[in-house]
Amino acid sequence: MRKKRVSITDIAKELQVTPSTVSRALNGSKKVSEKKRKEILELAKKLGYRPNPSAKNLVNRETNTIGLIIPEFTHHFYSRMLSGIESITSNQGYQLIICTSNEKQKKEIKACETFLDARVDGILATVCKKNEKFGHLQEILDSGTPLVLMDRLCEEVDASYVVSNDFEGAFNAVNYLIESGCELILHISGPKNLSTSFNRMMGYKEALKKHEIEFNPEWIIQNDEEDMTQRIKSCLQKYAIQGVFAYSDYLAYEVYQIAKELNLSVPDDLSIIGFADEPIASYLSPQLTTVNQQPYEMGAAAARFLLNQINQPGTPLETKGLKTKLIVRESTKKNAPDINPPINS
Amino acid sequence: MRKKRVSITDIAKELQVTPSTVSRALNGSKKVSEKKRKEILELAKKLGYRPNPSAKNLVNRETNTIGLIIPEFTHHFYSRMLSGIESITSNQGYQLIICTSNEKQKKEIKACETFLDARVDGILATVCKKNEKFGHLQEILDSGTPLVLMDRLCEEVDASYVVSNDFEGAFNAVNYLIESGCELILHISGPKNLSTSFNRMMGYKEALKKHEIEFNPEWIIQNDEEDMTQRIKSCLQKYAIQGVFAYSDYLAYEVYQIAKELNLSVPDDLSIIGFADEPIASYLSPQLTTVNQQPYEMGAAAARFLLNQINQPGTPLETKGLKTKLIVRESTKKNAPDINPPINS
DNA sequence: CTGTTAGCGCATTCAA
DNA sequence: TTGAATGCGCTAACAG
Repeated sequence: MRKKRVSITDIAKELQVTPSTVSRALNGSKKVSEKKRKEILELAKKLGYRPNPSAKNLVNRETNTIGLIIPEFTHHFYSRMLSGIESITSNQGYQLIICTSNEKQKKEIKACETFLDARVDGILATVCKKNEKFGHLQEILDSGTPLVLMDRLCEEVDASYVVSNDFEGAFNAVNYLIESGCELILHISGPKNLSTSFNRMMGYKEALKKHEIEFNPEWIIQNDEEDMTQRIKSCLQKYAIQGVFAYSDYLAYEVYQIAKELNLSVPDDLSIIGFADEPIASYLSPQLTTVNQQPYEMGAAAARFLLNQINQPGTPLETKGLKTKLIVRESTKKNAPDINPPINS
Repeated sequence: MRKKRVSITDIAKELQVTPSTVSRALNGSKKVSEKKRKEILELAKKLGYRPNPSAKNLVNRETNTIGLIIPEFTHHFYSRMLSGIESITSNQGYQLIICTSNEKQKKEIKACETFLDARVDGILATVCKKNEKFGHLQEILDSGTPLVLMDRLCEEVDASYVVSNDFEGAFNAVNYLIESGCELILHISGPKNLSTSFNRMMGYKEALKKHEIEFNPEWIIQNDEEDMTQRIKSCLQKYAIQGVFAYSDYLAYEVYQIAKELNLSVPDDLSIIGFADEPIASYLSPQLTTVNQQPYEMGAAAARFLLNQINQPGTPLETKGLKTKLIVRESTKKNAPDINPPINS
């Protein structure tokens, strides 16, 4: 029982003019007499006329919609990214269609198809962890649909990118640990094959290098190894580890628990730094020192990139690395002077 | 430079038939010879034919899209709700268009207009805190667009609802406090005019009543009063408050901090219960006892209601109250026997 | 300035 | 079973 909406022809009939004239008046074309324009606009308003986007899309070949793929909603990081995106797109009159991949490539591929079928004007995505094939992303590119990827790099795909400067963030974090007196530092690294994992690990290594601390492969424990917890425990006991730099705040929390078990006090016996500055970081006891990534800005910047590409076809691809910021709280000892030094490279 | 997509006529030409036939074949109509159907389907696949939704919408008057309005992305509660919604809608081939209100009625109104303009097939919404006018929601109803509201009730709007059983949740929480030995219990209540605030407060009162504890108006402090923190402090000091039931986990955390300041140990000196079971609840020290609301199920149920209304116009409105569950953690003393008793009414 | 004509891609009615 | 014709609501090219 949907109510019939008034169309351009309805108002044309009532005013004894042609639909064309009405269309022109409504679209602000100059080629309409002031008098008629006024009449038309008034009647349109009175009748509650609203253009039918499907009809428009059909002739204009644009849908004013943007497709967004994210791994999941429930990480605060993605929520903030989403907010950033929405703040830009809603402002520009674009609809946001959202699909989640749940880190499953199958769902990601399906989402891409859905978006292509829907003729979205552009696509924003954070690819999922286990991406081994990139045909679906290549298809987007081939179709001529603008694509901007966020957070995770993807060498194989020639798109625009907005990511965090993971290397810098990790470097500064580990550097801070060292300068505050830690020497032996454990790194809990992230999922394999993820650019973010790789770059944060590299930042860790580079910081060690800067301070001429010999790197020991045993000090890196992967989060997706089965017995991660056990390995961390062993490592903490075997070496006199003084600091831990974790890939995420959640992993940092695991270290909190291990420390508790081992009767290590944080930060006196063990300094811990996380990554992402999720809300939990400031609710933990002691509050977690972590690396802020500006997810809101990430989303906003990506949306801007995308809208540029949509509105000005041919705009060259862009890549943006967002600055990170070390947020010093209570899980680290406090004797480092400068917390966000530039990387000397 | 968008690549042209193949249309129904493209494949008609190539096969020397009319678009009608192709349309029929593609839509599984019986009135096509098996041979032609096979030919058509094969060529369609080969050419990568994908129907144009705008064209379909134009003739069918449905868009296969659902509009969703939520206050914000960044509360875990809404993220989970979103996941629940998405799990249902994506399964049924519906697109989800999302707008956030940021708790501003102005944005909510705009979102409704946007959705109506977009001819969405249905709308899901959690209304914002300060809703004084309901014309925009009434307009949705008047247009014949199915509407399901979530989490917050809205007497003025005659739609379907899926909400938590806030009363029951609050009642059980406070009842638990009492049965574990607390007698003087403070309630930090939520934003004015919100059904959830009202019902949780009523649950609080009812539990006191059940145990014949005299109710003192000073024991209810509103979260949107300016000097909330100060008032809580005064109250804790003036009376020998033994338990606090807070409208949300975040408010409960504020009480943690106040308790710390006042040198009150949780739960020995003061038991605290929150509401919502946000992730922070389990990361706090001590871990927070709280009321779980099943936001995922809330979203899923609302989506199901909506799809029912869309697919079977005339379906009567439904209202569902989701069970809550008291999650006992470390912020409450442990001597209550039955944590989720039925309300005796 | 305004009307006429045509077409976007598809589904559907009516004939054949 | 298939084709021809029509229209969904709108824009745009072309005449006048």
